[in-house]
Amino acid sequence: MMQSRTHTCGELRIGDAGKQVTLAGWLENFREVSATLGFVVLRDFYGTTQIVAETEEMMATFKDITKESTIQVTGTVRERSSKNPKQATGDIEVVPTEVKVLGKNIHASLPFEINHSKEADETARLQYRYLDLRNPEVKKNIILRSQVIAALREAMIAHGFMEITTPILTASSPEGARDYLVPARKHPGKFYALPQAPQQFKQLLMTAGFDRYFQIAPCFRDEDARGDRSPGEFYQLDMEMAFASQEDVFSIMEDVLPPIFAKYGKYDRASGAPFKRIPYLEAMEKYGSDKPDLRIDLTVQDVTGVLKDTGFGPFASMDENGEDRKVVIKAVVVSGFEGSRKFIDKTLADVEVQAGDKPYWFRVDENGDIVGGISKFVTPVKDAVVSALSLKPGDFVGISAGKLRAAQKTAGVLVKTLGAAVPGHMDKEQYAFCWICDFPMYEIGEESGELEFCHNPFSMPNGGLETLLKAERGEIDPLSITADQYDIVCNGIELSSGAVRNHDPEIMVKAFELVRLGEEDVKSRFPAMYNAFTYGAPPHAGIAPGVDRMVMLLSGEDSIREVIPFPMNKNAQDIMMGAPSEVTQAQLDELHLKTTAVEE
RNA sequence: GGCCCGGUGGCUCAGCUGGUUAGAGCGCCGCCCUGUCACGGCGGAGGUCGCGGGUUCGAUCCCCGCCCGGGUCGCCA
Repeated sequence: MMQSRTHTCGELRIGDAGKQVTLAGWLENFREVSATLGFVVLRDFYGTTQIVAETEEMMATFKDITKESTIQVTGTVRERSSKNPKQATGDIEVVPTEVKVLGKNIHASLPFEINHSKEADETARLQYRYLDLRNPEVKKNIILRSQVIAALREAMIAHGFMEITTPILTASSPEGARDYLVPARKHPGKFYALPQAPQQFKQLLMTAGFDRYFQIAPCFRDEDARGDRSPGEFYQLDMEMAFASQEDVFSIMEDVLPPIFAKYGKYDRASGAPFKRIPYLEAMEKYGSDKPDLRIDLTVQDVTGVLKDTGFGPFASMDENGEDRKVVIKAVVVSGFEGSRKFIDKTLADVEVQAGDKPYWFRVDENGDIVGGISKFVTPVKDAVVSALSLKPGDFVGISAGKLRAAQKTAGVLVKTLGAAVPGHMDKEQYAFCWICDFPMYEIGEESGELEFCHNPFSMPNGGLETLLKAERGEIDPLSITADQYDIVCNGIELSSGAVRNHDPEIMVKAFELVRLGEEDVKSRFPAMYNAFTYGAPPHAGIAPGVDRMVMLLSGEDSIREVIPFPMNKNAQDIMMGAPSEVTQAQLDELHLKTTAVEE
């Protein structure tokens, strides 16, 4: 039997002219020019090749084949009389002697046109994902994903890390996101859970003496989707290292990520080591965000002192009852501003939608006068404002006011929105990384009004046991305790949190006691880890950057579904496979599950 | 769960202040075309305008409810 192909559709060149070849692929298009001349575009994974039909018989053969059927073509390579420089194989064509249909497309019209599938309705794309992925534009993101994952593996292994897989069926974790549960057939009434992250397993691997672990790890969380968050499942480059500090983790990531971003990304520039380190509180104060976009040169300044009580209602420091409103006022100065009034209104409306709070503004005109927006209230304190913000003619000032957190958030949205919209304030064509570090260990819960863990209880408090004891004795404010915890941020997108872990059971218990929990809570919530740490654990630290997010940044796509081979829709359904689906009564019985008809 | 936007031939979309027979491009079918490559030309088929109710002489259009999709907030240790 003849082999199915001698070459791919992407490789024949002028030097191959005269060769007998066999190609196989999808019939992408058939251009009929006359009764005895037509051109077939044959497409496979590697590219496209033109097949020319020059006889009535060959015309009839191709006319009978539905587009998108798979065919095998045997023939001779020939130099084209009119070449196509836009096509890699554009110098040649294949004159067929034999054409065979391998897999017939029986559908006269497709749900969408393959080469324009990105414009089609997303439900149709996901339902016919195997057709959507035939589009080279769609396929290229999945190829990129594969290459990036391969490069990450290679780099991690080169740095002495070992990939170890961890269980998919495990125990439900009491904290964090909603779990996906799997009924246990052999244990009526009990459930496995899919891991939200391999967090506890990787810490147990450290305790077991594996020095440097990593894994391209699937993670499962039953939370709602976003444009940049896939529902249900996603992948992390999960890593952990023993006898390691925060600096050790930083230097590995600073070594591994920039070359991969520069090589595979749409921009060829990426931050070099060391990345800028910004303490959490400084980030909130200076950028109004714990995920600043360092490609933007704008920053936030505090103007509470000069602008409060200027008569503008939202800036008032006291309410009508004389109570302190705890208002702070933040300013973002944009130099060289030439935008129109319409541009200002539209941009600030965007800010209001995103921040949920109204921003204010004024400008400094060419004479140095304060004009526009809230200028009426600012002009009386002009000298103080000009001096506080070093204002010059041509400056635009965006203002936010409110309680600290809200004012910072609005100012942060002003920075990102104005930075992107006003020319000259964003050096866009690069990957700008930074570390956000020194996160607070505790915060006052918005609902409870009491002290709670700020992020997660696994992080080592800065200063260890001694610091916690001081807080317990009331010598320091527990809110001032920071954790050895960090986020890695790229272009304003949080790729991951990480931390130096708390490997000391005594410190762990003390950390829990400060939030009115204790040893029993630690033991019941994290039994394996607590026990393991009582047998001698190494200090360890790690991080887990999201793979899907990284590929999204590299590809420049706005939707995470574009970088996932078979994504679910926003409602966590796989339309193509029909998941989730009903199951048989026999399956339910075997799992000891009662059906509960959902009453709508 | 809240808010915003959308749902019109297979696909993408237009459709005015509510008014005859709901249009265009792509795709599909037929005919023509000897070098196309987003081939071109001529002709044709194809629509419960998401579903239900209301207002009206008359609803794709206005109102109410619901369904579906996307975005966003909540949520995501």
